[in-house]
Amino acid sequence: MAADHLSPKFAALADPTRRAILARLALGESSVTELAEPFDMSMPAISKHLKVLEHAGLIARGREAQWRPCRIEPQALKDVNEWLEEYRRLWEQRLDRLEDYLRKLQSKAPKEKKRGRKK
Amino acid sequence: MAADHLSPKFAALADPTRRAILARLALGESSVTELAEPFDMSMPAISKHLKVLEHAGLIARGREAQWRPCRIEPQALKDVNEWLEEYRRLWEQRLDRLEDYLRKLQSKAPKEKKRGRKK
DNA sequence: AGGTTAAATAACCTTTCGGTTAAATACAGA
DNA sequence: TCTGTATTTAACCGAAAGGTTATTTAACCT
Repeated sequence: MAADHLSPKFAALADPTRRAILARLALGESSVTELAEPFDMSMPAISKHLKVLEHAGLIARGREAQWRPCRIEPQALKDVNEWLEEYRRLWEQRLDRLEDYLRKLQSKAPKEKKRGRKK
Repeated sequence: MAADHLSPKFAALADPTRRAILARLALGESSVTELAEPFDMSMPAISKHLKVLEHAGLIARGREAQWRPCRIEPQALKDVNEWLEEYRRLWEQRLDRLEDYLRKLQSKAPKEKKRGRKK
Protein backbone atom coordinates (compact mmCIF):
# COMPACT_ATOMS: atom_id res chain seq x y z
CA MET A 1 0.00 0.00 0.00
CA ALA A 2 0.82 3.65 0.25
CA ALA A 3 2.23 3.81 -3.25
CA ASP A 4 3.03 7.31 -4.42
CA HIS A 5 -0.16 8.35 -6.14
CA LEU A 6 0.59 12.06 -5.78
CA SER A 7 3.63 12.25 -8.04
CA PRO A 8 1.78 11.23 -11.22
CA LYS A 9 -1.02 13.64 -10.36
CA PHE A 10 1.31 16.60 -9.89
CA ALA A 11 3.29 15.59 -12.97
CA ALA A 12 0.10 15.46 -15.01
CA LEU A 13 -0.91 18.90 -13.76
CA ALA A 14 2.50 20.35 -14.62
CA ASP A 15 1.57 20.74 -18.28
CA PRO A 16 -0.61 23.67 -19.42
CA THR A 17 -2.19 21.66 -22.24
CA ARG A 18 -3.33 19.06 -19.75
CA ARG A 19 -4.65 21.69 -17.34
CA ALA A 20 -6.58 23.24 -20.22
CA ILE A 21 -8.03 19.83 -21.04
CA LEU A 22 -9.11 19.44 -17.42
CA ALA A 23 -10.69 22.88 -17.46
CA ARG A 24 -12.66 21.86 -20.53
CA LEU A 25 -13.75 18.59 -18.92
CA ALA A 26 -14.89 20.44 -15.82
CA LEU A 27 -17.72 21.71 -18.05
CA GLY A 28 -18.73 18.21 -19.08
CA GLU A 29 -17.78 15.06 -20.96
CA SER A 30 -16.05 15.42 -24.27
CA SER A 31 -14.64 13.35 -27.09
CA VAL A 32 -10.96 13.29 -27.96
CA THR A 33 -11.47 15.23 -31.18
CA GLU A 34 -13.45 17.92 -29.38
CA LEU A 35 -10.75 18.18 -26.75
CA ALA A 36 -8.04 18.43 -29.40
CA GLU A 37 -9.76 21.20 -31.35
CA PRO A 38 -8.39 24.26 -29.45
CA PHE A 39 -4.79 23.09 -29.66
CA ASP A 40 -2.27 23.46 -32.44
CA MET A 41 -1.11 19.94 -31.91
CA SER A 42 -1.48 16.54 -33.57
CA MET A 43 -4.06 14.00 -32.40
CA PRO A 44 -1.45 11.55 -31.14
CA ALA A 45 -0.04 14.28 -28.93
CA ILE A 46 -3.48 14.84 -27.41
CA SER A 47 -3.93 11.11 -27.08
CA LYS A 48 -0.72 10.95 -25.07
CA HIS A 49 -1.80 13.79 -22.82
CA LEU A 50 -5.06 11.98 -22.16
CA LYS A 51 -3.18 8.84 -21.29
CA VAL A 52 -1.08 10.75 -18.77
CA LEU A 53 -4.22 12.25 -17.22
CA GLU A 54 -5.88 8.84 -17.14
CA HIS A 55 -2.92 7.09 -15.50
CA ALA A 56 -2.86 9.85 -12.91
CA GLY A 57 -6.51 9.12 -12.18
CA LEU A 58 -7.53 12.64 -13.18
CA ILE A 59 -9.83 11.50 -15.95
CA ALA A 60 -11.70 8.35 -16.93
CA ARG A 61 -12.85 7.24 -20.34
CA GLY A 62 -15.96 5.55 -21.60
CA ARG A 63 -16.82 3.96 -24.90
CA GLU A 64 -19.59 5.03 -27.23
CA ALA A 65 -19.34 3.64 -30.72
CA GLN A 66 -16.11 4.99 -32.18
CA TRP A 67 -15.87 7.76 -29.61
CA ARG A 68 -14.05 7.52 -26.33
CA PRO A 69 -15.68 10.19 -24.20
CA CYS A 70 -13.52 11.58 -21.40
CA ARG A 71 -14.75 12.80 -18.06
CA ILE A 72 -12.96 14.41 -15.15
CA GLU A 73 -12.39 12.40 -11.95
CA PRO A 74 -12.82 14.91 -9.14
CA GLN A 75 -11.59 12.50 -6.48
CA ALA A 76 -8.06 12.83 -7.85
CA LEU A 77 -8.17 16.58 -7.36
CA LYS A 78 -9.57 16.03 -3.91
CA ASP A 79 -6.48 13.93 -3.13
CA VAL A 80 -4.28 16.81 -4.23
CA ASN A 81 -6.32 19.16 -2.09
CA GLU A 82 -5.85 16.92 0.92
CA TRP A 83 -2.10 17.07 0.49
CA LEU A 84 -2.26 20.85 0.25
CA GLU A 85 -4.41 21.09 3.37
CA GLU A 86 -1.39 20.09 5.45
CA TYR A 87 0.18 23.39 4.49
CA ARG A 88 -2.87 25.62 4.67
CA ARG A 89 -2.03 26.98 8.12
CA LEU A 90 1.29 28.19 6.73
CA TRP A 91 -0.19 30.62 4.27
CA GLU A 92 -3.10 31.58 6.51
CA GLN A 93 -0.66 32.30 9.30
CA ARG A 94 1.31 34.57 7.03
CA LEU A 95 -1.92 36.29 6.03
CA ASP A 96 -2.69 36.82 9.71
CA ARG A 97 0.67 38.50 10.18
CA LEU A 98 -0.04 40.76 7.24
CA GLU A 99 -3.39 41.69 8.78
CA ASP A 100 -1.67 42.48 12.07
CA TYR A 101 0.79 44.64 10.22
CA LEU A 102 -1.94 46.52 8.39
CA ARG A 103 -3.85 47.03 11.62
CA LYS A 104 -0.77 48.53 13.23
CA LEU A 105 -0.24 50.80 10.26
CA GLN A 106 -3.81 51.98 10.53
CA SER A 107 -3.55 52.77 14.26
CA LYS A 108 -0.43 54.79 13.50
CA ALA A 109 -2.06 56.63 10.62
CA PRO A 110 -3.57 59.58 12.57
CA LYS A 111 -0.09 60.74 13.59
CA GLU A 112 1.03 60.64 10.00
CA LYS A 113 -1.85 62.80 8.84
CA LYS A 114 -0.05 65.98 9.83
CA ARG A 115 2.71 65.37 7.33
CA GLY A 116 2.37 66.69 3.84
CA ARG A 117 2.13 64.23 1.00
CA LYS A 118 4.85 63.99 -1.62
CA LYS A 119 3.81 65.00 -5.10
CA MET B 1 2.33 39.16 -17.92
CA ALA B 2 0.32 36.09 -17.10
CA ALA B 3 3.30 33.78 -17.58
CA ASP B 4 2.68 30.19 -16.61
CA HIS B 5 3.78 30.13 -13.00
CA LEU B 6 1.75 27.02 -12.19
CA SER B 7 3.61 24.54 -14.37
CA PRO B 8 6.94 24.86 -12.53
CA LYS B 9 5.12 24.60 -9.21
CA PHE B 10 3.30 21.41 -10.15
CA ALA B 11 6.46 20.03 -11.73
CA ALA B 12 8.40 20.75 -8.54
CA LEU B 13 5.73 19.01 -6.46
CA ALA B 14 5.77 15.96 -8.72
CA ASP B 15 8.86 14.55 -7.01
CA PRO B 16 8.57 12.76 -3.66
CA THR B 17 12.02 13.90 -2.55
CA ARG B 18 11.02 17.50 -3.08
CA ARG B 19 7.71 17.04 -1.29
CA ALA B 20 9.59 15.50 1.63
CA ILE B 21 11.91 18.50 1.68
CA LEU B 22 8.89 20.80 1.77
CA ALA B 23 7.39 18.79 4.60
CA ARG B 24 10.62 19.22 6.51
CA LEU B 25 10.71 22.94 5.82
CA ALA B 26 7.13 23.30 7.02
CA LEU B 27 8.58 22.66 10.49
CA GLY B 28 11.11 25.45 10.13
CA GLU B 29 14.21 26.71 8.36
CA SER B 30 16.96 24.26 7.61
CA SER B 31 20.39 24.09 6.04
CA VAL B 32 21.12 22.09 2.91
CA THR B 33 23.10 19.44 4.79
CA GLU B 34 20.31 18.98 7.30
CA LEU B 35 17.80 18.65 4.50
CA ALA B 36 19.97 16.11 2.70
CA GLU B 37 20.48 13.90 5.75
CA PRO B 38 17.36 11.67 5.44
CA PHE B 39 18.01 10.85 1.78
CA ASP B 40 20.24 8.24 0.24
CA MET B 41 21.38 10.72 -2.35
CA SER B 42 24.41 12.86 -3.11
CA MET B 43 24.57 16.50 -2.07
CA PRO B 44 24.53 17.80 -5.65
CA ALA B 45 21.28 15.92 -6.20
CA ILE B 46 19.74 17.68 -3.20
CA SER B 47 21.20 20.95 -4.41
CA LYS B 48 19.41 20.47 -7.72
CA HIS B 49 16.13 19.67 -6.02
CA LEU B 50 16.43 22.84 -4.00
CA LYS B 51 17.08 24.82 -7.14
CA VAL B 52 13.90 23.41 -8.70
CA LEU B 53 11.91 24.31 -5.59
CA GLU B 54 13.44 27.78 -5.54
CA HIS B 55 12.72 28.49 -9.21
CA ALA B 56 9.14 27.38 -8.63
CA GLY B 57 8.91 29.91 -5.82
CA LEU B 58 8.20 27.20 -3.28
CA ILE B 59 11.23 27.99 -1.15
CA ALA B 60 13.58 30.92 -0.60
CA ARG B 61 17.14 30.90 0.60
CA GLY B 62 19.08 33.10 2.95
CA ARG B 63 22.76 33.39 3.74
CA GLU B 64 24.38 32.83 7.09
CA ALA B 65 28.14 32.37 6.96
CA GLN B 66 28.76 29.20 4.98
CA TRP B 67 25.18 28.00 5.39
CA ARG B 68 22.35 28.75 3.01
CA PRO B 69 19.25 28.26 5.15
CA CYS B 70 16.10 27.34 3.23
CA ARG B 71 12.59 28.31 4.17
CA ILE B 72 9.25 27.45 2.68
CA GLU B 73 7.31 30.11 0.72
CA PRO B 74 3.67 29.50 1.59
CA GLN B 75 2.38 31.93 -1.02
CA ALA B 76 3.38 29.50 -3.77
CA LEU B 77 1.24 26.79 -2.20
CA LYS B 78 -1.56 29.29 -1.87
CA ASP B 79 -1.35 29.85 -5.63
CA VAL B 80 -1.72 26.12 -6.19
CA ASN B 81 -4.65 26.10 -3.81
CA GLU B 82 -6.32 28.88 -5.75
CA TRP B 83 -6.07 26.90 -8.96
CA LEU B 84 -7.54 23.89 -7.20
CA GLU B 85 -10.41 25.94 -5.79
CA GLU B 86 -11.87 26.21 -9.28
CA TYR B 87 -12.55 22.51 -9.12
CA ARG B 88 -13.70 22.22 -5.54
CA ARG B 89 -17.39 22.19 -6.38
CA LEU B 90 -16.77 19.15 -8.56
CA TRP B 91 -15.67 16.88 -5.76
CA GLU B 92 -18.03 18.38 -3.23
CA GLN B 93 -20.89 17.86 -5.63
CA ARG B 94 -19.95 14.25 -6.03
CA LEU B 95 -19.79 13.92 -2.26
CA ASP B 96 -23.29 15.41 -2.03
CA ARG B 97 -24.54 12.78 -4.44
CA LEU B 98 -22.96 10.07 -2.32
CA GLU B 99 -24.66 11.49 0.74
CA ASP B 100 -27.99 11.50 -1.08
CA TYR B 101 -27.40 7.91 -2.05
CA LEU B 102 -26.58 6.86 1.49
CA ARG B 103 -29.64 8.68 2.79
CA LYS B 104 -31.83 6.82 0.34
CA LEU B 105 -30.26 3.53 1.34
CA GLN B 106 -30.96 4.31 4.96
CA SER B 107 -34.63 5.17 4.36
CA LYS B 108 -35.00 1.91 2.46
CA ALA B 109 -33.28 -0.07 5.18
CA PRO B 110 -36.37 -0.81 7.35
CA LYS B 111 -37.97 -2.71 4.46
CA GLU B 112 -34.84 -4.72 4.06
CA LYS B 113 -34.85 -5.71 7.71
CA LYS B 114 -37.44 -8.39 7.11
CA ARG B 115 -35.18 -10.26 4.73
CA GLY B 116 -32.72 -12.72 6.12
CA ARG B 117 -29.06 -11.91 5.85
CA LYS B 118 -26.79 -14.09 3.79
CA LYS B 119 -24.20 -15.98 5.75
C1' DA C 1 48.51 31.12 4.88
C1' DG C 2 46.48 26.61 5.53
C1' DG C 3 42.80 23.48 6.67
C1' DT C 4 37.87 22.36 7.35
C1' DT C 5 33.20 22.64 6.42
C1' DA C 6 29.02 23.97 3.47
C1' DA C 7 27.29 24.26 -0.81
C1' DA C 8 27.30 24.94 -5.81
C1' DT C 9 29.01 23.95 -10.47
C1' DA C 10 30.77 21.14 -14.37
C1' DA C 11 30.64 17.30 -17.05
C1' DC C 12 28.57 13.27 -17.95
C1' DC C 13 24.99 9.45 -18.32
C1' DT C 14 20.42 7.30 -18.79
C1' DT C 15 15.52 7.74 -18.76
C1' DT C 16 11.41 10.25 -19.43
C1' DC C 17 8.73 13.87 -21.80
C1' DG C 18 6.45 16.08 -25.42
C1' DG C 19 6.17 16.37 -29.88
C1' DT C 20 6.19 14.52 -34.89
C1' DT C 21 4.55 11.39 -39.09
C1' DA C 22 2.89 7.10 -40.75
C1' DA C 23 0.38 2.97 -39.99
C1' DA C 24 -3.03 0.23 -37.50
C1' DT C 25 -7.42 -0.52 -35.19
C1' DA C 26 -12.40 -0.13 -34.16
C1' DC C 27 -16.72 0.95 -35.20
C1' DA C 28 -20.88 2.93 -38.21
C1' DG C 29 -23.38 3.06 -42.08
C1' DA C 30 -24.44 2.58 -47.16
C1' DT D 1 -18.05 -5.59 -47.85
C1' DC D 2 -16.26 -1.28 -48.71
C1' DT D 3 -15.65 3.55 -46.98
C1' DG D 4 -15.24 7.09 -43.84
C1' DT D 5 -14.52 8.66 -39.12
C1' DA D 6 -12.40 8.46 -34.42
C1' DT D 7 -8.69 7.13 -31.98
C1' DT D 8 -4.56 4.57 -30.77
C1' DT D 9 -0.04 2.58 -31.60
C1' DA D 10 4.70 2.48 -33.51
C1' DA D 11 8.88 4.49 -34.46
C1' DC D 12 11.47 8.18 -34.11
C1' DC D 13 13.57 12.72 -32.38
C1' DG D 14 15.48 16.52 -29.44
C1' DA D 15 15.24 18.45 -24.94
C1' DA D 16 14.71 18.15 -20.09
C1' DA D 17 14.80 15.45 -15.70
C1' DG D 18 17.24 13.19 -12.20
C1' DG D 19 21.05 11.04 -10.84
C1' DT D 20 26.35 10.40 -10.49
C1' DT D 21 31.57 11.84 -9.46
C1' DA D 22 35.05 15.30 -9.56
C1' DT D 23 36.08 20.03 -9.03
C1' DT D 24 35.35 24.74 -7.42
C1' DT D 25 33.77 28.44 -4.55
C1' DA D 26 32.95 30.62 -0.16
C1' DA D 27 33.28 31.32 4.48
C1' DC D 28 35.00 30.06 8.99
C1' DC D 29 38.84 28.97 12.28
C1' DT D 30 43.37 28.64 13.80
